[in-house]
Amino acid sequence: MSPSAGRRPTSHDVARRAGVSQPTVSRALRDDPNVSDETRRLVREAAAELGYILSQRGRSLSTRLTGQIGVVVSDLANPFYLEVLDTVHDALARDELRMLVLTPDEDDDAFMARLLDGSLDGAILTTTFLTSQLPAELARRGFPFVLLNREIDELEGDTCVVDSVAGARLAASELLRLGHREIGALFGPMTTSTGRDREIGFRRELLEHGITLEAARWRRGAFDFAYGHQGALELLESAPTAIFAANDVVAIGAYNAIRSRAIAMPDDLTLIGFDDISLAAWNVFELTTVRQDIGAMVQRSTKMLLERIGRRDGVPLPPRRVVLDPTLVARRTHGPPPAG
Amino acid sequence: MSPSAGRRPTSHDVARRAGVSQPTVSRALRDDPNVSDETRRLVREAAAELGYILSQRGRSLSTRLTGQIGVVVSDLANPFYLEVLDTVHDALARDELRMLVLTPDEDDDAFMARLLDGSLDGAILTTTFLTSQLPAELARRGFPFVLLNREIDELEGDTCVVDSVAGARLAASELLRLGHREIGALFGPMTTSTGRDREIGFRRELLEHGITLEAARWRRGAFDFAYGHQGALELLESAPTAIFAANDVVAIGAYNAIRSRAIAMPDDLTLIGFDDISLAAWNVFELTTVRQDIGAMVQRSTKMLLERIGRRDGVPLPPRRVVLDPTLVARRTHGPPPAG
DNA sequence: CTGAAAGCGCTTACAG
DNA sequence: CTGAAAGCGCTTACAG
Repeated sequence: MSPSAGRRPTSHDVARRAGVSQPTVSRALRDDPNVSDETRRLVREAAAELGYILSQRGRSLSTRLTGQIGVVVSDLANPFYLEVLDTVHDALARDELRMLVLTPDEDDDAFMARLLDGSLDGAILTTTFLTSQLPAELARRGFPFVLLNREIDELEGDTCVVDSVAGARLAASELLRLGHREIGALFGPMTTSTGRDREIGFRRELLEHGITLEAARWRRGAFDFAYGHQGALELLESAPTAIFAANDVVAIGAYNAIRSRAIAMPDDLTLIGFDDISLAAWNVFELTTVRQDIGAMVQRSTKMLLERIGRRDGVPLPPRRVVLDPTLVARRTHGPPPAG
Repeated sequence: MSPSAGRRPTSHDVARRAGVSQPTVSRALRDDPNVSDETRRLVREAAAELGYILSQRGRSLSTRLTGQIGVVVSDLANPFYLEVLDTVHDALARDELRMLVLTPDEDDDAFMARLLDGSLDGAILTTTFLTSQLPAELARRGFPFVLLNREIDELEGDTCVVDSVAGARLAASELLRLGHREIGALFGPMTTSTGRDREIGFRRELLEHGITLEAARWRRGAFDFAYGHQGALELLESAPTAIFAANDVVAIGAYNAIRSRAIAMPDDLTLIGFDDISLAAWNVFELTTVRQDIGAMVQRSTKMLLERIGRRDGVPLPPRRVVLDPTLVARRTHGPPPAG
């Protein structure tokens, strides 16, 4: 009567022990209202005695749902994505969903297969390139997903971003207000919406005040520490009075380079980043930056995703685009340009 | 003949299209040698035409394997674990395994159920407490797991750690060599093997040279930035000439506090951390620290785990314990005590 | 080399 | 309220 040693008990074992049928066990443990209190009690008791744990493998084959959400991140060494993962994990856990972390394959088709192999109910895409065909293909196949912090033009899918153009304008207008005219910029990759839009916003705000960036005073590069470090060293050659970095990781790379040259911030040089990752607030940095509310972005994104998963067999929801407002966080790396 | 619109094709659809049986499709796509080249070609063709993707849900119910490994981390905001996750992810990806990130529940039984519900082939436990009953219980149930960077006394399971006692002695002996006698320490939690063993090693090395820590000069606390910051401020009251921090996150918290007091490192104060996370090497810090080779730890851990998973239905492997050697990374926060 | 049958462990109509 | 039957989509002996 008891399950053979070494084998995990199944609902059949519980059924036998409780003297009911296997489907009744399934119903009782899911608190199906169509089960008498007495039966429910009996089943729960038997399950507890056997140490029964419901098999997600069996369940998911039947329900076509795994309770697993993929989070696609290409840059796992980036502290920004650590904060994203941390926040996403907690948001999913609240709905008893589990987080699977995926890195894109070199081969788009292989990666697509990993997303569509039935182990995921949906996915959160965080590092998508503007030219990626993947989201459109996922949408075509009806796979639930949401783009977080990145967008793709004319995509038929859900997106949640902070307004990068507006955020970069905020930074530029602060520099102008302080009186900076010799301005430098470390822009991000044009292959990403964040890189592109922050550059667009920054340049536009300057242009509306009659300022264009000198060639020696701007660069484009990856969203990483090394680019910020190297880029800043290059920009310093042309002695700008302020530098805007496309994100905080780049800004902190720049910060390190600037410090290594014994240049004082903000007295000799102003530095403004973007994101407001937790490092930015540390006293060694006290980085002035444009804040993206990661918590809000994650909440809105997961909400949209879960709604879409809920409708997956019904009438599909229209694509939605949520745009959140950035704010300027004034810390201690910005100030007026040095006199003279 | 073609699958109805909106439904994903299954191996049955492929079989019908290729004119073979469903099991033959299964064999052909798995490159079973018992399939003729012609049949294999036919099946592959049909699969490609239909855009067939093998369902992991069906597969895993049958094979009792999901290809998913759980990584248990309680402190997802900690940069050390970002590096662990990044490294684990890549190590698993090499074996086509996927990484599920889990945070322990408040309730041990509930968490156990999440590990044992059949969605994982095994787990890597990274933040286990010394008193946790979980690993012993997992071992008892034959669930494959490995402890990474933490140990539990007399555990019947696999473990991979860096020798914390030896590492802390390395730090202490460097301080002594430099001539420090007024020594402070920010130890980690006694509830963890890393916290406990680094404290043991550090104290032991000092003791063997006739030095004990004054009560005002040491603290115990969590492995986080805030403790490092606050703890350092407290230690500074008693003017030590050197501070050892139980890990780099604590050390960097301390660094920030020390800098906020305008105390120069290493001229006025020496600071040594533990771990060698990537932040430690940044020029703003240049933190001298005891290096743990995360890459090696992850390689050895995953190797042991995969071997154990491979044996899961056969003769179980004996528990193994791999201990790696720490090394001192000399950067720019250590030096002799200030004269006078 | 290939197919028919059984089974992995659940859930979900369908009867009663 | 409960059970018998079918099915989710694979893999794996077992025949032939």
